[in-house]
Amino acid sequence: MSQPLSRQAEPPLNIHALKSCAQCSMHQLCLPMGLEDAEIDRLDKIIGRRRRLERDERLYSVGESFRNLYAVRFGHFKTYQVNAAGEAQITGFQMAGELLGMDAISGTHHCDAVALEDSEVCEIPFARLEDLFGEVPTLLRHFHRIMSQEITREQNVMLLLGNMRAEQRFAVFLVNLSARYATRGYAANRFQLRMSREDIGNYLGLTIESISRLLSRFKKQGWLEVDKREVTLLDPVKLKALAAGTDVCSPMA
Amino acid sequence: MSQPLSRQAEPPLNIHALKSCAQCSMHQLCLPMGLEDAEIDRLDKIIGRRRRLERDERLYSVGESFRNLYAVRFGHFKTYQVNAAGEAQITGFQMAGELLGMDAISGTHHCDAVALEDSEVCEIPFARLEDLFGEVPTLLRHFHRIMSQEITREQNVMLLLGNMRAEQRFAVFLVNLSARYATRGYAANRFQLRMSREDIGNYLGLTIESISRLLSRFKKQGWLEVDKREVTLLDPVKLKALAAGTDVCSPMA
DNA sequence: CGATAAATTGAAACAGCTCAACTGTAGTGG
DNA sequence: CCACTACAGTTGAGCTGTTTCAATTTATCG
Repeated sequence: MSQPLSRQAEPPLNIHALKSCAQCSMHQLCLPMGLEDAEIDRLDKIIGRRRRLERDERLYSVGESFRNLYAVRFGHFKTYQVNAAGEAQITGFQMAGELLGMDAISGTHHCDAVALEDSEVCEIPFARLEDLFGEVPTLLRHFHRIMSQEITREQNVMLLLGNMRAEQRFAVFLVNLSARYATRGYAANRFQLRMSREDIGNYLGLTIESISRLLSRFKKQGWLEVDKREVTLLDPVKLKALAAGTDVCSPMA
Repeated sequence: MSQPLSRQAEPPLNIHALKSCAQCSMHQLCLPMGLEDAEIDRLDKIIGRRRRLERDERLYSVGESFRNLYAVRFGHFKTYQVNAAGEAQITGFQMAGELLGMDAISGTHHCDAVALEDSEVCEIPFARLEDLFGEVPTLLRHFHRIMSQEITREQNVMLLLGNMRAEQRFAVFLVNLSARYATRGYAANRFQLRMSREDIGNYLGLTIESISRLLSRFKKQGWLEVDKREVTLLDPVKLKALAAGTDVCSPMA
């Protein structure tokens, strides 16, 4: 409700400027995946404005009534829940091609979503998407698959938080980011961490100090390089083994 | 008083004989929620057999291809994920009126579901449900709400596992069970734990010993009574405060 | 350039785990 | 019905991975 309305009127003017899903580099990953050209056009017609957000700007907050889903066009987001005592838990980091807001279909938003850097999303009015479901069954089926995958993703995080040690959690985190960047055509073994150490720690159920120590230790073991927020995975095989738990977890020392 | 006896006494005795959603005591909570009588009938027609499972019997396993959703008619289930190293993480406990299998819509099952006691489910062939979605928009809308709520539920577990202490986790667990039984018309403050201490510990990211100690300590504080698996909440207000985190968490001592 | 925030590192504390012994409970067969 | 076994749960003692607290160092930004 209380969103700054000043900036959003101007149309995007730079290289990111695209008008349709068909032209978007993410359409193989995003909602239009697997649709015929004609169907993509129909989807295109219902998509609202492309909304720009700057770093730390909020896309939606807890309690806001649900109206739109959002597809990340570029940039990164974090979503987090806040409990009664005011403590937050980051529930996910979202990047280009990923969908935000599925937890809100029940009526109101149950978490906050914040841009980690200057980002852009496609606003997808859910009521119109529902109309389209009736006409484009492929779209509905794919939407269900996406929601189902989100449930599975969260179950994997529960597995991580419920019974992995710090070292394994962090390895899972790195390997997961690596795979997602690879899917998007970026280098698998060299990427920028878009989130702070604090955000990583919060997401993994660890303190910022633990993340810092983990990073130092992994570096000392020769498994990776770190320069500020740029990470280079030097031994991805080892990291994958750690993540899978097939390799033993050594103490924090 | 043996456990099987007290279990049979709780649900209405004729429940096993029901043939339709309209007659099912769970239809206010389950998939048919909010449907017109005529629409419930249509849903009824696509529902497959009612499948009985005995204790420890598996409803589905990881890797099985997806065909049906399942609605719990009576009894209880647990779902769990297994990682590469063979360790399990219980991702939820399901009771009457709740839906199982939504994580599998993406194609194959990503977790195992096992009956905690003799139970019965309604088999819902998803392909036929999809057909019905096109004809009964209310059903589709409600299905989306259910999936969305599942996502939110899991985010709440992430919050629990990510930044709550043992005492608070356990309080959340008890208060949550209490609320769900209350919704189903059972006593809010007196119920059977259908799962072992080990299952509780696994779900909450704690050891069985911790659960045992927590139970003893809560008992000593006068917050609850325990007799084997029967729990009586003596101070639900205090427990809710602990769960919400508005009350301080005392050490395990 | 200085101020402020983010990240690193060390030392000490502690929550929950591991290991181990024990108790109760349910199930089985004589 | 009891003896025996197996398993679930409880309790204690010591250990340890991670947090907490504190002090620096390093980046970021006006």
